[in-house]
Amino acid sequence: MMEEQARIMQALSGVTLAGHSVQGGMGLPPPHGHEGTDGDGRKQDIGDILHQIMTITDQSLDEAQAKKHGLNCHRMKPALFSVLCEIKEKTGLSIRGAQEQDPPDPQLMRLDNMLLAEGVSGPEKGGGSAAAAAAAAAAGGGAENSIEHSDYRAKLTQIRQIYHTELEKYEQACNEFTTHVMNLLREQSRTRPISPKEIERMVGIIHRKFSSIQMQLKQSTCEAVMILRSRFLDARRKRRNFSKQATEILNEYFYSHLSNPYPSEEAKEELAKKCSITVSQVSNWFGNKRIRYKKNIGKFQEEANLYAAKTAVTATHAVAAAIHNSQANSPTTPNSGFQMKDEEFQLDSAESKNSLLTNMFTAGSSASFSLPNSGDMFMSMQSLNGASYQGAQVGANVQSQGDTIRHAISQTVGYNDGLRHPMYSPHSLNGNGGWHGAPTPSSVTSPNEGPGSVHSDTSN
DNA sequence: TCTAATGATTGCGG
DNA sequence: CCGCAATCATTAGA
Repeated sequence: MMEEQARIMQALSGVTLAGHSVQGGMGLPPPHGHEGTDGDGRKQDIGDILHQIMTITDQSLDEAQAKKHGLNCHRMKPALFSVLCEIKEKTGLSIRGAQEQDPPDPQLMRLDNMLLAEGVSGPEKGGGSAAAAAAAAAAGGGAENSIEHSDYRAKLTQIRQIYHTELEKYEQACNEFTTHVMNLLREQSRTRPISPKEIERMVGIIHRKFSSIQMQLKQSTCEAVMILRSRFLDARRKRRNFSKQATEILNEYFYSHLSNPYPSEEAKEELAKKCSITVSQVSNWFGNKRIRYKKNIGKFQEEANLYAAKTAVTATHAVAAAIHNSQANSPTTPNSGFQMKDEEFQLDSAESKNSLLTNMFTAGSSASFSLPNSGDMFMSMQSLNGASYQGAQVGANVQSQGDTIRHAISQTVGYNDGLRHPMYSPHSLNGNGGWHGAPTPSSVTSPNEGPGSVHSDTSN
């Protein structure tokens, strides 16, 4: 911003010079005097006067005042004035009318629009939020107030302040200078003919000069904002892992909606709120999760078990009775997660349920649910099938049978066989490597969810 | 320091 | 605009 200052001074000094040294500059006709003057004495007189006029500003103020007064009272003054008028008449034609109303400069308009959009030149205080909102929108929207975000806002405010103070300075300088020049011209109009139109034109020139300076200011402000913006966007790339709690919540949702892990907009919002992340971060997370899960289901088995168990725990605690009812009430219920849970829990006696669950919860290394080799099994099956799971996919089924573990391996090709463990097997993945378009709403209120679901996405 | 995990971005297709 | 797939870039754990 110091450069601006320098630029201004430069420009100012240029104009100032022109203003002070009347000859030549500012589009005023140079007083090349001796035309139509015959008498030698007169010629001499006029020459003197001209000389005095031209050197008037070289002298001190008092002197100049005195001289001016002298000139004004000079006997030849009216004659000189008329001569000047005549000259002006002849040369003044070259002064085109000040019609050149500045046509809206597209460049300037662009800058203005940009500054307005960035909230720099908008309404004073509230303006910042416009840019903040824009930035937030770029970052995914929502009321996310990350550190970077507030930092961004602070910097933007700083830029805005500088911009406004500079702009104000320029305007003030412009006004001051305009009045100064106008006074000068008015003063001089006593000794030489100056039409109001000329003054107007003068003012126009000055204003144009200043507006070009302003444009430079706007340009550099825009640059600053752009740099800030890009830095801000870059900073977003510097990721930070989500909190453990957040990943937990997301995983819970994912595995309990494994049949259709596509949270609705509302669900995303809810999850975002719960995890204190943005909606687009939720979307990112689910995008990454889906693809990574699909790519290597085996790798996620443990996690799936864990979260399945978790969901089961909460569900069980909430509606222990309902579980039994559900089985009784719906004998035709197909391979729903809940039924599976029922089976699981029923296999274990009521009293051992708790210990089983806690074991599942803590490490998954309990005898009855450890699935010690399920992952491996899965892996090997996967490798048998090739790296890609496309086309044919393998689901590992591990079910308790009495107090032993029964391992059932099912190969699912685009459909469910009902034998897999519904909690964590990819029963909804189709042969194309995508989730079947399960009826979206049902997934939200899927049987997995259960009446006692931890997820409130159904309630909202 | 190497590697796996992971959040973010990009390019493409619908 | 959304999701997928590939990829980038950083983080965290060994």
